[in-house]
Amino acid sequence: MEPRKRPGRTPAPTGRTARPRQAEVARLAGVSQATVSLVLSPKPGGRGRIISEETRRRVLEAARSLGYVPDPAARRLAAARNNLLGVFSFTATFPTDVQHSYYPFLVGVECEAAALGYDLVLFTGSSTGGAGAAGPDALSRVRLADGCLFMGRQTPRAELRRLVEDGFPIVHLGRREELEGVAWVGADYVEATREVVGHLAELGHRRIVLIREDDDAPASADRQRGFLEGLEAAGLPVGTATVFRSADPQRELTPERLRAWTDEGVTAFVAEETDTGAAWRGLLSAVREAGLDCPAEVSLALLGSPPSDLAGEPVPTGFDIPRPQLGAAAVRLLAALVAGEEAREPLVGCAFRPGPTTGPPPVRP
Amino acid sequence: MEPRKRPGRTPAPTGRTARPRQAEVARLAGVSQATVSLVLSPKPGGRGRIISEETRRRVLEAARSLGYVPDPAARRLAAARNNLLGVFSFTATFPTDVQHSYYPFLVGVECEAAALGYDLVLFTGSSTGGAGAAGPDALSRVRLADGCLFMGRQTPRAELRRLVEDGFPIVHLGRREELEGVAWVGADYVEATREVVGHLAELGHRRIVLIREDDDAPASADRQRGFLEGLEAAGLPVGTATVFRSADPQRELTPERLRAWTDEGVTAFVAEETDTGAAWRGLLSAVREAGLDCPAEVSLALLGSPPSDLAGEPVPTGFDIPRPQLGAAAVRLLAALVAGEEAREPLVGCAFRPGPTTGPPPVRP
DNA sequence: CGTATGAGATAATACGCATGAACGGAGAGA
DNA sequence: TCTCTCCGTTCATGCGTATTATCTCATACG
Repeated sequence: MEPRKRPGRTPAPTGRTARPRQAEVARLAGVSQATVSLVLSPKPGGRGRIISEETRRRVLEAARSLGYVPDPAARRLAAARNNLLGVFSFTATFPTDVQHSYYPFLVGVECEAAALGYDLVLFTGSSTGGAGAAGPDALSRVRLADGCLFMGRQTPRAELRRLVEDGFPIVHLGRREELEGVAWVGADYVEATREVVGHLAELGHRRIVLIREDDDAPASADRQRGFLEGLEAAGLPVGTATVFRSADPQRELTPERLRAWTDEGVTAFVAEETDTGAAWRGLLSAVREAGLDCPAEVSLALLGSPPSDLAGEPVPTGFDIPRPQLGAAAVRLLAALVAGEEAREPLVGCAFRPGPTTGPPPVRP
Repeated sequence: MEPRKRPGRTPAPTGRTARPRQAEVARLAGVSQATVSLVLSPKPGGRGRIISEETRRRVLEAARSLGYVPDPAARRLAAARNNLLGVFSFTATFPTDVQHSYYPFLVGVECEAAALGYDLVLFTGSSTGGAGAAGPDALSRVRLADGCLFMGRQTPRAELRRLVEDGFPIVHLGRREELEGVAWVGADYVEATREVVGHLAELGHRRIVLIREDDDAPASADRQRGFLEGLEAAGLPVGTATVFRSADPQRELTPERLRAWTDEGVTAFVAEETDTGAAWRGLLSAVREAGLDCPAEVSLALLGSPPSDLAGEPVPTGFDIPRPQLGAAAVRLLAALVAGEEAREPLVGCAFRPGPTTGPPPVRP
C-alpha cells in the first residue's frame, strides 16, 4: 500500500517561534527529548537522579546556551505545574484612581511569590471589558496557572464555586465565609477593634459611640462585633453602647447630634474605615463644626487607615491593616493548596496604631 | 504482527477533573470532536461557517448542558501562542516605597493589554532574590511569554541583546537608543521642554537658566536639548543661555549664586525632574533663602512632575509625563512585534501644565 | 445514468512536555 | 560463557484543542 497522504494540521512554518523546544535542546546535547525532560523537571520524590552527572551537565549546558524555557501551557497540559500563580481582580488591578487599588496587597504578593519561586500572572480584562470579559467563562482563563488569587468585592459566586469543585486551587483575599469551600485570608478586624476600644477604656472613657456606614460587608460587621466585645471586655455597660449606622454619615452625622451625645456623657468616637472614608470624614467635620477640641474634649479613633487625601493631617489613633502581610499570607496559603496540602491561616492580625487623636476624657464639671 | 504492548503514560487517573472535554460534548451531540472545536472556536476570518445551523445548535446545547469550558492550556498549546505579555522590572515591580514605583505605567499597561486580549506575567525575583534571580540566565524566564516589556534603568545589555537576537519580541519602557535593535517607547522630553521654554519666552522672559543634575541619562540630555532649542525657537540668544549642572544641587545651588544670576538679568529658572527631585528641591530652597518671590520676581518651572512629598504645595508650571499612555504605547508596540509587524511609535508627547509658579518677569528698575 | 459540484462533517494529525514501560549495556554471579 | 540485575536512556504515548486534507453524501448538470 502506497503511503497515502495524511490529513491533519500542517507542520509549523519553519520555526515560527524562536523559542527553543526540548527537542532542540536534546539534539544539541545529543540525547533524547525524554532525557531533557527528566533533567529539567524537578523530581518531586527527591529520588536518586536516574540521569548520569555527565548527561545532566550536557543537557543543562545545551539548555542554557539555547535559552530554553519550558512552555507553561504544555507543562500544565501534561498534568504538571508551571510555577505560575494567577492574580485576578474584579476591578482593574491598577485603577487610575490610586485610592482603592490593590497595590499594598501586591507588594506582599509579589514578595512572597518570589520567595516561593512563583511568577505571577495578572489576568486582565476583568473590568475593562477587554480579553475575555464577555462570557461567563471569563474566569476560566485562570486555569492556565497552578492556582489563583482573587481580590475584590463583587465575586461571581457561581464561577468561583465551579473552579473549586473542579479542584482548582483558589484563595480569596478578604473574608468569604459564605462561599463554602473557598479558601480565604482576611484581617482580624474583631481583635483589632477590641484593642482600640480597650485603649480608650484604659484612658478612662466610659461612653463610646461607633460610627459605621450602612453596609453589610463582613468587614463592617466584624468591627461592630469587636466594638461590642471590646466594651464588654473592659467591663463597660454594653447596654448603653451606641452604634450609629448611616448610609451617608457626612450628611446625617450633624454637630447637633454629636453635641447631644457628649451631653449624655459620650467622650469617645470610633469610625470604621471604608472605601470612601465617609464615616471618618463625617465624624471629623461634625466634631469641627461642633467646635469640639480633639483630644481634649473628645477622643477619636479610626478603625483602619485614613484615606490618602487626608495624608496631610495627623494620623489618628486606630489600627493598620497589614495589607502586604495579607497578600503574603494569601500567597502562602495558595502555594500550600497547589502543593496539595490543606493548610489554612485565614486571619492576619492588625497592628494597633497610637495617635494624637485620643487622650483621657475631659473632667466633667 | 501481534498487538505489542504499548509503552507510554498511564491513562489519566480516574478523571482527575470532572471537567467535561470536547470529546464528551461531541459524544452527547452525536458528532466528532473536530466539529465541536469548529463550533466553539471563534473563526477569525469571519469565513462562512462550514457547520450547519442544526449541528451548531446541537453542539451548543450539549456544551451548555455539560457546562463545558475550554481548557486554556490546551488551547494555547495548540495555537502556539499563549496571549501572555511579560513585564520585567529590574527592581521590585511593587516596591514598598511607593514613590518610585512603576504603578502609573502599569495602569496603562494593564488597560491596553486587556484591550488587546493579553494577560500579563510579572516576573518576580528580579530584586528580591527569589525565583530565578541567581544565574545570568535569569532573564530567559521571560521567554515564557509571547513578548516582554522591560522597565528600569540598570538593564543588562548583553542579556537583552541575546533575547533580541533570538527574535524574541522586546520593548523597553524608556529610551534605549544605545541598544541596537531594542525597541522602546519614551516621552518626548525635547518637545515638552521646548514648550515650557516657549511659554516663558512668551511671558517676556529673556534670560533663563536650566538646573540639571550631573547625570548622563538620555532623559537629562533631552531636556537640555529641548531647552536650547526652545531658546533658539523663541529668538533668544542661545549664547547667553546658562545650564547649571551639579551633582548635588541642594548644596551647590546657593542663594548667592541665584542672586548673582538675577542681578545679571535672569528672570526664570527651569529644573529637570529626577528620581530624587534634587534639582527642583535645590532650586526651591535657594529661591526661598534668597528671599525671592515667585512668581513676582522669578518664574520657576519644573520639567516633569513634582516629587510626591511636595504634593501639598502648589503644582509648578511644567509638563506631565503621560505615564499611563507610555505604558499603553509600549504594550501596543509589543503586541505589534509579537504579531510580526514592524510598527514603531517611540515618542509619546507630554502635556504642558500651566501653573502658578510662572508669570511675567518683573519690571527692572 | 455518470459525473462534477459543494456543503458538511470527520479523521488524522500537531502543539510541547511528562512519564510508564521497554530496551540496551555493563558488571556480577553461576 | 551465559543468564540475571541494575542503571541509564529512549520509546511511545497522552493531555485537550486547533487545523486541514480528505471523505460522504446530496443535488445539479450534461
